[in-house]
Amino acid sequence: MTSPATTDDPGPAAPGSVPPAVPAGDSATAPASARADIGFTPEPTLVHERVIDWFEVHARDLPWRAPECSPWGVMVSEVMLQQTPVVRVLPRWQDWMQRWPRPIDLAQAPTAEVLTAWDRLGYPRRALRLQAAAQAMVERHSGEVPDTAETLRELPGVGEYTAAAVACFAFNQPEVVVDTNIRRVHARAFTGHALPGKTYTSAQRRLAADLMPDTAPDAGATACAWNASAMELGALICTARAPQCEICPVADLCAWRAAGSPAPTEEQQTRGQGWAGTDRQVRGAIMAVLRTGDPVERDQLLEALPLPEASPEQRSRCLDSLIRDGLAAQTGALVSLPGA
DNA sequence: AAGCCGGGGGC
DNA sequence: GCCCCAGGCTT
Repeated sequence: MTSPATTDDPGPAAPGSVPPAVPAGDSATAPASARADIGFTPEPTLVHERVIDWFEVHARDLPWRAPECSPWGVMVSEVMLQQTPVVRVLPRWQDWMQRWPRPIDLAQAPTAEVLTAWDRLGYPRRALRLQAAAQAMVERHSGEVPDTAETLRELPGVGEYTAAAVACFAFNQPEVVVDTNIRRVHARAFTGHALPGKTYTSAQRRLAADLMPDTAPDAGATACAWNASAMELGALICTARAPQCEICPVADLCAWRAAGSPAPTEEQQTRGQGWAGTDRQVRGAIMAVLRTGDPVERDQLLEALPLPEASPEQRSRCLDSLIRDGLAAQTGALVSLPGA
């Protein structure tokens, strides 16, 4: 099919009509641009075309991208994919959709089963919020996934990204979807930076909005194609660690490449959170025990954690915080998943 | 704006 | 061992 990205462009995107890519090291005149503070930025329309065409050939065959996938399936995938890589989500998503194919099915499930099915995807509060969202959909939306970003945003666990992604990918709404992959693609291709930095700034939000293809005839489909394509490019080619510029469809248009692929600045480093010794590690260890099944005595549970470094105070504090979060429950001395 | 919240795989 | 991953929520 023809790319709708250029249907509003009267002039054909002939090579000569577009500012030529600047080969690294070429000090020739680079077109000035209001879009970034560097000497060269690519023509967005050309990037749209290239990246969308690349996507149509190289996109991964993910089940939540199938035409027959329900909005609920899309929403489940988006929540599971919050900070969890695709390869780990795939099997959990399959099980989940088989077991709870509609929002109402999850809404009525015992919370203990929901947390067990979440398995080790991490951040189990997401599972709790997804069930709460399902219950809200039953109560407020006749058991249907809302079809606008604004309404989706009101659901538990649905932030700016997820609301836009579900509205776009499930309902073809022309929302501006910005995830970590897209931020990085924008930073490199258009801003000329190695990495986008830790915080999502208003300038980045503005850039993302400016970059959306404006196509009157089929705005939803084109916006969705661009969002999905840019995301996939960031996931497969324009990766954080070792980008594969050799096979990138917009390597010759990339502002970062044109600038000589400078290394990330101090400001752009992301600095990890640390893991060993944290409450997150201890909470995770407790949840791993509780997921295995039967209620256990509190003292026995806390002593048996495979974390020699964790103090009794930390173990106790973490269990209490899990109970407070609704991820665990205690009756007398017995601790279990909630509702188990 | 910064900190917290899991867990595993890649390098 | 460090870094990253289709973020969200609280302070």
